[in-house]
Amino acid sequence: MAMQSEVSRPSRTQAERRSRSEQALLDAAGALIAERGVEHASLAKIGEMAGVSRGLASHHFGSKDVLVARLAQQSQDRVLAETLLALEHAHQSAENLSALDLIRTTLSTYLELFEQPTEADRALIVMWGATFPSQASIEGMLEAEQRSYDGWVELIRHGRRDGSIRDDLDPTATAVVLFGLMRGVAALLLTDSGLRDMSNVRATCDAWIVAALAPLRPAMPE
Amino acid sequence: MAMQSEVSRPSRTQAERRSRSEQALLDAAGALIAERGVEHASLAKIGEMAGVSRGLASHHFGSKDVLVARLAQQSQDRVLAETLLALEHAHQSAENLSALDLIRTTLSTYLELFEQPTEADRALIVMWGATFPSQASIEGMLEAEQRSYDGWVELIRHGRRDGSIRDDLDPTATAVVLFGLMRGVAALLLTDSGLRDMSNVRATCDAWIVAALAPLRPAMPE
Amino acid sequence: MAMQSEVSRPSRTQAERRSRSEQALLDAAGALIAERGVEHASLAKIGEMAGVSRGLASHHFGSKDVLVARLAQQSQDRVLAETLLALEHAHQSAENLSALDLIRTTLSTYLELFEQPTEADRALIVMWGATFPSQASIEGMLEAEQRSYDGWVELIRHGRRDGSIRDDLDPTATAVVLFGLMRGVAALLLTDSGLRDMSNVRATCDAWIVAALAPLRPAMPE
Amino acid sequence: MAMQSEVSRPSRTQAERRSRSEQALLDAAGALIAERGVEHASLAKIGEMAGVSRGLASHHFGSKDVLVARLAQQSQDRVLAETLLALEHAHQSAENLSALDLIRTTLSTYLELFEQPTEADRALIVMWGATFPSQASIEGMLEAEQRSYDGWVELIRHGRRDGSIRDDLDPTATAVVLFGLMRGVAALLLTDSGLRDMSNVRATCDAWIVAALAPLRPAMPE
DNA sequence: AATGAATGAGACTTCATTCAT
DNA sequence: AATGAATGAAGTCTCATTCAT
Repeated sequence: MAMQSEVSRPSRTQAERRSRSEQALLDAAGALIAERGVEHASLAKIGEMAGVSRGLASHHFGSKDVLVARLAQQSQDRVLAETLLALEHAHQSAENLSALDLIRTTLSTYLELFEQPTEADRALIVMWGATFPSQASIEGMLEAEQRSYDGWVELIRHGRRDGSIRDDLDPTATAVVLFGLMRGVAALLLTDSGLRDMSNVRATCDAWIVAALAPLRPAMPE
Repeated sequence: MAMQSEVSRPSRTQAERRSRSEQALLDAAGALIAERGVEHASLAKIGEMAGVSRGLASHHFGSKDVLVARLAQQSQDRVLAETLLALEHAHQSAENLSALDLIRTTLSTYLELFEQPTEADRALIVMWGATFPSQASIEGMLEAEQRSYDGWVELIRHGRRDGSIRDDLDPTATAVVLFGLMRGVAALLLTDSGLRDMSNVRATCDAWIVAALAPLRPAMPE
Repeated sequence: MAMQSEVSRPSRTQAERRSRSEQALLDAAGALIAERGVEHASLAKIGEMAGVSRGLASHHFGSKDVLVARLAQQSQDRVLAETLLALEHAHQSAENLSALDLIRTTLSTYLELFEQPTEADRALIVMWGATFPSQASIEGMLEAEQRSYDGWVELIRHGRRDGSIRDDLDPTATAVVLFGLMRGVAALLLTDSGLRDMSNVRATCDAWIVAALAPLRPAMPE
Repeated sequence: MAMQSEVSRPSRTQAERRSRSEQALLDAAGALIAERGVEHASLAKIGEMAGVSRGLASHHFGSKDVLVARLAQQSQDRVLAETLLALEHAHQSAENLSALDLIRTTLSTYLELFEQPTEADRALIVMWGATFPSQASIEGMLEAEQRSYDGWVELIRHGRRDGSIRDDLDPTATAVVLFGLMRGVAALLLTDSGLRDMSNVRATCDAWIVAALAPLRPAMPE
């Protein structure tokens, strides 16, 4: 009785218990993967850190691969959501922005995330790095990457229509470069922990994008 | 002369045998790491692929970590050497190039490498990806990255002096962006194997660099 | 009448629900044991196949061993009942048969069962095979085997009295041979699935029994 | 030093060490499988009983399945060899025997084996029992069974030619019955440990075979 | 009566490393 | 210098069982 009413009432329904365990496992997995990498984050440690038993991770997710895939999915969803939220805070609505401004703000927000990355943020890049071997592929990670990439392509096409992006650019190639820049710089921010001028990096990226994407004259008319 | 007689001599020196075994092990390690990642490339498989015994890798290198560190060093040296070689082939001498052209050619050469990457090329990116976790570090990998980065900073400073690069840019931040772009796009080239317009990506990168780094007026006169 | 109203009544008695769940569990257990063996038939899968929850098997039977023991009992009872039923169908009454004919018909019916075995039939042989290790014993399996064996001994003694079986035979040894033949051939019918002449096997068995058990003169008069 | 010269000099060559470990593992596996069954004989226990490390079994054989398959093969080979040896002891040469006498002696020797079975003998029947589930198959066990069965078929055909076996019998069906009788009775000898008249069983089997296979007149002419 | 989340022991397997040869 | 047999720790996964709901 005392225990029940003590700190936080133990979860009532089975569904609640399950989702709590699941989220605790995902959080712990993110933290350990960020710290040690996918391979060195053992299910036993993940369970321990999540405050559950050793075998629960396998029990719920079926396999480590599925757990990692779920984490990858969730991480990408979270970053996307955070980016959109930051976008809304910065401007009243994303509707009013030109495609170029949308790209600039998105990238800027993304990089800002990695200036003081949480463990979950770092885990995302770590899992990206784990997709580099030709065979090893984190199920679902590459698919999410592809969707993200497709979004960039579409955004660039939109920019060409609304006049905020030069029309002599190849949308697909430009998306690859944008995407690579974003991921690569984020990764460097994580590894070069001694780097000082984080804000400068962000500003520099922004200037690059403007220089590369904006129409020559209309972009800086006055 | 000496080499000729060594070739014809049936039994080589022990030092030579040793270095041959070591190189075979390093090559095999690169291939397997590119294929499966650092953790899943086992010393037994590496030895088998190298045509030597199971225990030789430990015997020579002392531990797997040392082997991987040696491979990382060698891979970076090799890529650097190949880039410089390609640079010399392209132009009579690197001396005549402006810093900006040097940067453009270097990046272009680097990306060309990853359009049809060898296993050794891929291994380099895989090992880079393995440095993303906060704890895990491939001994020597980050140091070589730092040296490479320092080279970029110096090159940009040089470009500011010779007038090929705008003088309002922060050299360190610009180097981070350049470096991130290079690594990120290379990684994408590896993972998005279905991507078609490789050459377009390279050209797009080149255009970005010019747009971002070149002085406004002289670079694109009307 | 009672059954009719039970069917139409939406909520059954708890005892009925219980026995239905139990039978569903036993059926599912038989199917899975026939397919994978006793060890690889997990309670979770059994519950799933039975359309009940994961924990119900433990809840009702107390342990997996008890469930398997119950299944063994039920399977042997069922096969015995089916054999007797087939026997009655074949002849108006088992009373009129000589002991030898009873034996012949029983064995024939038994083998006919294994020419197109249901999963439950196979499960019985699988559980028989699981009794071969010296320690491992399916509770109740060996006891039922013993009862069955005792029945054969008695039947042979009866045959000696009614003159249908030669009187120079050792009833216990003969029963072992009969029993071994029956089980062994049934097992072979299950494993050698490619075997063609099933009916020939049954006829051959029948001829063997006659040749081995029937008195020399009366059985085959010239 | 003392240890080296003490009982049996530790194996000199690597190959010798390996084959000793391997045989020790197979022996231990046989003993444990006979005692507990295939599933409950864990590799850890097998290693312990063999006096080697926990992981060696997997290391040498690659998997438990392979170990069991090797054991099955070896066991069948051994039983066959023992049978042939006993056959030679009993008669000067197998050449002089009629096919029927060959069958009789073989079966008799086989059953004699199971009157006081070694653990290895029991293991063979246990592994046979493990092949009853439809999916689980001990790799190589069924193949060896098939070969053995084919041998019986051929032997029966031979008996029809040399006149020692009746010519109205279907060789394949007869082989199935013979084979089933042999396996089934052996299995019963193992499980019905309380059974007394083992020798009687053997004699009864022999009488059955003669009654079932021998020509009616020529077999008992006087 | 029934569910299903959670446990934790135990199984198989992989692997870097050691060491006798 | 080189081999490869052997070790033993660590990892993932399975599963009967327990228990709160």
